[in-house]
Amino acid sequence: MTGVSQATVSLVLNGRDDGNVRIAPETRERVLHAIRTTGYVADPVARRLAARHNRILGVFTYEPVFPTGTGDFYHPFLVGIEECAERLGCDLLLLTSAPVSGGRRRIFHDDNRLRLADGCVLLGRSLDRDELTRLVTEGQPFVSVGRRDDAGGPVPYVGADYPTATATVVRRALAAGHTALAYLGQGAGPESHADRMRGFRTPLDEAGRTPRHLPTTDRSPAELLDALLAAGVTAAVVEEYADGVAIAQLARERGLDIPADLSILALGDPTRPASTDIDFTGFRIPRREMGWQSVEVLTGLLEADPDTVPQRLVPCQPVDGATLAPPKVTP
Amino acid sequence: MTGVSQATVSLVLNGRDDGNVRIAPETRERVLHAIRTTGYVADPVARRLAARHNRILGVFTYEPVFPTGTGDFYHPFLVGIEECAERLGCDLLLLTSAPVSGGRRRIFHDDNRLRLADGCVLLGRSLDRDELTRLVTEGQPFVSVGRRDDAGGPVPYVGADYPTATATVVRRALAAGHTALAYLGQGAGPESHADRMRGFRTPLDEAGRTPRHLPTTDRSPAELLDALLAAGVTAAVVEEYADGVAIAQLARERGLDIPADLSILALGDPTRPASTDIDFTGFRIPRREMGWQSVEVLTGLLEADPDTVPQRLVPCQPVDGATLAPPKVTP
DNA sequence: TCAAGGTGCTAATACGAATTATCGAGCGGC
DNA sequence: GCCGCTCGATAATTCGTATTAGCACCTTGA
Repeated sequence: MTGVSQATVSLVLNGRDDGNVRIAPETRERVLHAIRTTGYVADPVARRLAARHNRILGVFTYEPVFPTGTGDFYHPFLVGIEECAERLGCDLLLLTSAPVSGGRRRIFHDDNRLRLADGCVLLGRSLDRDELTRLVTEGQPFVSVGRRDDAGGPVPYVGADYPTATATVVRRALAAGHTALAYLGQGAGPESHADRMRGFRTPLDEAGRTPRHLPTTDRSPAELLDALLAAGVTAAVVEEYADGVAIAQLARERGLDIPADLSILALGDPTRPASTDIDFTGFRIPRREMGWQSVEVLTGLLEADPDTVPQRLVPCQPVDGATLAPPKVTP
Repeated sequence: MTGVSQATVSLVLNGRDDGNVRIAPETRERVLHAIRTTGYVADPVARRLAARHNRILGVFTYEPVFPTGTGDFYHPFLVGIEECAERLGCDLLLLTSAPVSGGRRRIFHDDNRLRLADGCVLLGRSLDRDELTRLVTEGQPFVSVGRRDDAGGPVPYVGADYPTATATVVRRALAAGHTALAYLGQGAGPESHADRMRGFRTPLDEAGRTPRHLPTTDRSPAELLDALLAAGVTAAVVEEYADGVAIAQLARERGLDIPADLSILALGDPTRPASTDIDFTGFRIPRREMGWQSVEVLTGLLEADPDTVPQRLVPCQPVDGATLAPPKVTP
């Protein structure tokens, strides 16, 4: 079209104009004009093959990116990711093609598309440990949203500071006079659960109180509530928002008053849809902020920016709520 | 390692063993063994470069893809798009970098990344006519979610069958005894509005009733309600769900009964957030299904599949609701 | 013994852009 | 007229894989 070589087009496209390469302004204009009228775009694949980057960030989730459930837990992360990517002029590639095998999506498979993008943001409650290890050892640029334990090396992540947030909530309960607190949930398994449990234990140990633990797996809300009352617990610290909702509703049906008879502290936002009008005391997970920062960290890694801290904990936002009250004085 | 050529490795890797290509079983085994021990994986980037397509589908929206507003209108489309893409093994590229100019996002601009994908799904109430024309004439593979008039040629689309759905609702009203029906809304402009208006007119014309039209632009709910009552309208057919909500609430505040005093029929789901406990009679837009089918059509076009119908109308799902009742007999 | 036909593999090339060494033109200065 | 220099643009190569024509070797049959 312009009677100019492919090399020149490439140079113009990339705005190269340093010491070694010079393009006459007139030629540059001609090429740019042709590009504008034809809508030509450099093939990202070829670009990546030749230059090793294409300004595309992959997003891998272990669940659908656009989930059906209302009030979806992952949505705010994606909002943050999109915002930051847009600001940085990066496009997002949703790695939706990852097939499900063994009950969950897998990153590595026959036709792994991960490397089509410059780097990748990983999203999910718990990431597969083997896959994580492989990513780390292969030196793939990626960031996990949510803290992860080392996996053959330190894992870059942007996580929520659950230990601090949980400890703060528990201290509030202690300050209100509670002495019998119980943790309702797994308290182990995914890092996010273990972190909450640690945050639960610390202030209790400091105060010389016994940390009780009520595992929720395979137990109905009724069983849990019974166990709580039987143990004389006055403040329940629930890992899963939805569990808190179930127990609170049940307690009310039984004529108990929340929080007068039982305080309930929720450790984060609902991960399962749970509708309630109860304003739980606890904290919010800075999801949008985490999404945003994960993209920041990823691009920092890609540019080998020495100032980038590859492991970040973002503080959670405390929620006063209405489910914490001093315990009833039981003689 | 195996003293075998790169071509042979490629052949083994892809399990090619058809008429033209043969690999000795012994050689194949040797290569496979080497692959296993080294953990070699073909570079997906180079693979795509050679294959000349990338199994990436672009998604262009005129609004943010991950919107902050709750109950977002576009979300279900994206759910369907993702589901279908996943099934087909395609990745999605969110074209988030489209800048806003002239008050809206534009597809074509200096740094147009549209062609970066194999094809593209277009989402938005109304697409720019000039841009659409350009897409058609340039022969870009794309599909519009929502019916579009010809733009320099037929536009591939997957739309909702508004004419039929609207006509069905209106016929229900006629069957219930209504004779004075009015269409509240634009009734023109975007194809989706014009289609509704057509569906509104047809059954009224057949029944020999006068189709009335109340444009909503720049008129408050109060003005609209006054106009309705003044004209003796007994059934209002509202284009915009949110308008229906506003009018219904106002009517109730004035002591009117919905639907006894005024029936209200909603032509689709809310495009603006509108909270209400009213169960409107009308229909639902098969958004997820439309998203799904749009990806089907797009891949059909890409594969030049002759069986693919590039223009589809998906039926809407009727909603019985509680805002339609026989009109009061006014002597 | 030689053509015909089959078998197993490789050399060469394409894919589309990025990069680099190099080439040619124009211009002063001597 | 020649050297040296700058400016502009290009030919050639690279990235890693897929594809295809074709080569060398072997077997078979007459």
